[in-house]
Amino acid sequence: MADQLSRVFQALADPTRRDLVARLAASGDATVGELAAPYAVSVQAVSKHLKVLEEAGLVSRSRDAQRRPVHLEAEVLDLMTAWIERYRRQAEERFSRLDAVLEEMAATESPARAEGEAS
Amino acid sequence: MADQLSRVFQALADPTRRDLVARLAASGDATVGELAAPYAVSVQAVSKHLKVLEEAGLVSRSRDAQRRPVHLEAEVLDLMTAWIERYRRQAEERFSRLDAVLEEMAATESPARAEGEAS
DNA sequence: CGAGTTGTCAACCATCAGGTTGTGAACGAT
DNA sequence: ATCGTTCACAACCTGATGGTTGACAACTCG
Repeated sequence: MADQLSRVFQALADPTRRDLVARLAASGDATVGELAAPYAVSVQAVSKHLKVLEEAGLVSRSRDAQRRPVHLEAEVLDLMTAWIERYRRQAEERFSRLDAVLEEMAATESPARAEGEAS
Repeated sequence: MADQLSRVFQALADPTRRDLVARLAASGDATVGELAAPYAVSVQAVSKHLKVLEEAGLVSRSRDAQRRPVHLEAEVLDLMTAWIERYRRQAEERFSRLDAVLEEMAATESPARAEGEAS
């Protein structure tokens, strides 16, 4: 799981981490303690989750005395959107090309056999 | 990892699986053997990957004699896009609200202390 | 029927992920 | 200087993941 894209997808595959992102998006920066409060797990577990998000580039942590305010880096989300949209669009295009082919086949009088089509 | 969204993110966290999706988007339906050919792993491993994609709803498999053609279900990608865009937008909005607050603060003559701001 | 093709299932192994507890570092407050 | 708070790191456990090999199911073709 070396590449950035894999890390981002992996990071968001966990409901707790998605919720962390959601709350940071809604309410802005927060400390680890604040973020951990609503969950039934230890602060350490949340700290681990934040580390995963940080390594994915989704979050950054600065230092303010003994606090470690967590900040959402929303731009990374664009990376995923770009990937997803690219292939969704490609699949769509291929689909409409297929439609065109089918129409063309229907329009042809003699039953033309398409490449690799079952008899 | 019960919910659909988690399964979809999880499924796409693997480069091989992303590549499978990419190839299905580009070239349309394919058999397991065709899909497995380019990779240095066994057919069984690819079959497992396809199962993960299938359980995430990203792919469906029908039956044609001993072939099991694999088909990309691109609509599920919208689920992710919706999630991502929602929070990206939320973060953006919060950011512009913050800008507004900062401007207002700058406009105020007496140095108003914002909630929780360092002295 | 018997042989070949395509793909899945099952068992196994190594590694990773998410959780715990314990310890201690960094810092503000007294 | 000491105490309390906030947090990260290390060690450990358990279950999931990604890979392997071996067997076999489903089907086609001779």
